[in-house]
Amino acid sequence: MKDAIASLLKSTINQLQTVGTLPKTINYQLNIDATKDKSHGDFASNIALALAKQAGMHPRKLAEIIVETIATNKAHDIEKVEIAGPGFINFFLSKAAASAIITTILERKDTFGLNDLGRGNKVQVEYVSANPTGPLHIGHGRGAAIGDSICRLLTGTGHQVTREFYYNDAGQQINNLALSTQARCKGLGPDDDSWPTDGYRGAYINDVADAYMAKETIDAEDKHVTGAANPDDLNAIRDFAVAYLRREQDSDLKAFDVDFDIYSLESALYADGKVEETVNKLIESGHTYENDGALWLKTTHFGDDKDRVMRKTDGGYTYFVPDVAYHAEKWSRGFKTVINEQGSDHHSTITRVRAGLQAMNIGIPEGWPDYVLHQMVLVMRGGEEVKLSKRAGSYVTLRDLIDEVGRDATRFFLVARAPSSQLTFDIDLAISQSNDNPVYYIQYAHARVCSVQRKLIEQNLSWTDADANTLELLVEDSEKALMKRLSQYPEVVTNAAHNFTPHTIANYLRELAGEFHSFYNACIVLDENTELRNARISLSIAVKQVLQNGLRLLGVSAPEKM
RNA sequence: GCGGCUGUAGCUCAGCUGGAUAGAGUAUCUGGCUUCGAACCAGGUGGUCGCAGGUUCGAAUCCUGCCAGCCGCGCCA
Repeated sequence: MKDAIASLLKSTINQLQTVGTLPKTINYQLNIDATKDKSHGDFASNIALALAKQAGMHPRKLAEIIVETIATNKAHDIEKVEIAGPGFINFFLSKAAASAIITTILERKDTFGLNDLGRGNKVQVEYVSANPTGPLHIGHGRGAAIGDSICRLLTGTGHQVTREFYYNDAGQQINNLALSTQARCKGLGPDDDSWPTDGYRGAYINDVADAYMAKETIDAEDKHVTGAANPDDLNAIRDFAVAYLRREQDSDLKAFDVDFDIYSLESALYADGKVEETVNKLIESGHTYENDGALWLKTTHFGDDKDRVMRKTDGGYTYFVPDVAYHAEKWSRGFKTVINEQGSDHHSTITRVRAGLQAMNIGIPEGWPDYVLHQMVLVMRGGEEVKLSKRAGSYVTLRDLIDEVGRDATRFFLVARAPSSQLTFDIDLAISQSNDNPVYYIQYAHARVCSVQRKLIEQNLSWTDADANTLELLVEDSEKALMKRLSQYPEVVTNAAHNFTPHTIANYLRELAGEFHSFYNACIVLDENTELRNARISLSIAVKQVLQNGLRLLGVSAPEKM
């Protein structure tokens, strides 16, 4: 509909140029917005305001001319056109045009709102990417909820999405994990003198050690290991601990309904020679130099505030080298779009990774890859902030939240805010007043429609999809508001996918649910008049369908009863 | 000190590719269930959109400066 108005306006402007009312060369961006206030009609354009100066006349005068010209060739979908305020042109849709959206939704069902804008473009999304040194916490949960929803959005807009989880299984942190587990195997605790420096103090390390000593077999998504029960075999302990924690993370992610196509390991980048290859390319490119016994990359050439060490004096590489190798490998796999969803505390790696990729000079565009960074999650419990510390072992795990708050509410809460906003997760509130959680408000609207449908059968009422004429019986304010809202859904999805902002879906669903509840209280769906009943049921089912479609994009269920 | 993000109602947050009278939830106050699910609805109270300039027909939105908070600034990841 918006497109129809746009082309109508465009041809009108062309016509005005031809007759000389408007200059031959003008600059403008055609803007057509859905209105917020129903007295402003359904759509509004600011075109007269934008062109007033170039046309050399007052905005309202220009608007009048435009509206007069439109009147001669407007489509039957538009009932009337008005000028308002400083010079806005407001479009009022005809009844038929407004209610056509219901028919469209009932026809397209679960594909309504989806499109093929991505045209099969290969996109890779990396998210969570937690190192296997402990259970997933609420911050990982936020990344999982956002990352997964972005994947659903991209898939829904025609992209060919690969979901990927990258983890470090080769660095110092893994060494600390192995040493901590070994210490536990030997019966040591964090307070003992010989406890490893920088060891992980959490009680979960004890579980790992017990399982290792009990020769347990671990089957993680990408690891299969049996405990050797030998406290002196550090390599065996390392392999076992990594597999154990990976298995825990897998099960948490599964409970969260989040999955991956590929698990990438840092160790594999070394084993396959990718790291070495990257280093060689960087040296060949001339962007490196030796200093103080280390090899440096001139990242300052690419916008960094200081150069970075690539190879340490002990011969090992710093973490960003395999990171660069990993992303070069993503590029070589043919992903023109790569999105990394990470916590904002890793923000400094962006410059380094991009600098490394530019320095390799292998045709990667500047500003590749994309990043979506989420801010920290502040956890409140008992009215106090819970400090997260992996080493100290104070923790609010994702598993705790799923168990206490529920998957749907947890996912919704974590995905419903803009990633760039800090988020306060009040556990007591989420548990004790869970009925006030917006996700129930949305699910309730869905369940209500289902209930009406059940009632329909109970009362032996016949029902058919309302035809166009019948749908014109929907004339109440609440009904018109709903139809307008429904018609906005495809654009909301497109924008959310384009901007990587799943939270806008959550906002939309809340508004849709709210308008449905208003409608439900204002109008009897199961009216005695068969025609009106059919029209309202059709509207209700269309709402149910869109709620379902939107919730699926967020990974939240749409229950038929609550 | 440098860089990133944030600052909107008592609280939690939308709105930010400029548009008409700045929104929602919660809290608080008043109403609404003999009738399709009251986990709901209708209405009231509540705002210097951090501060100050600038851009323009128009700024919560864009630009500059300042203030405050969070995060990062390692030959850890």
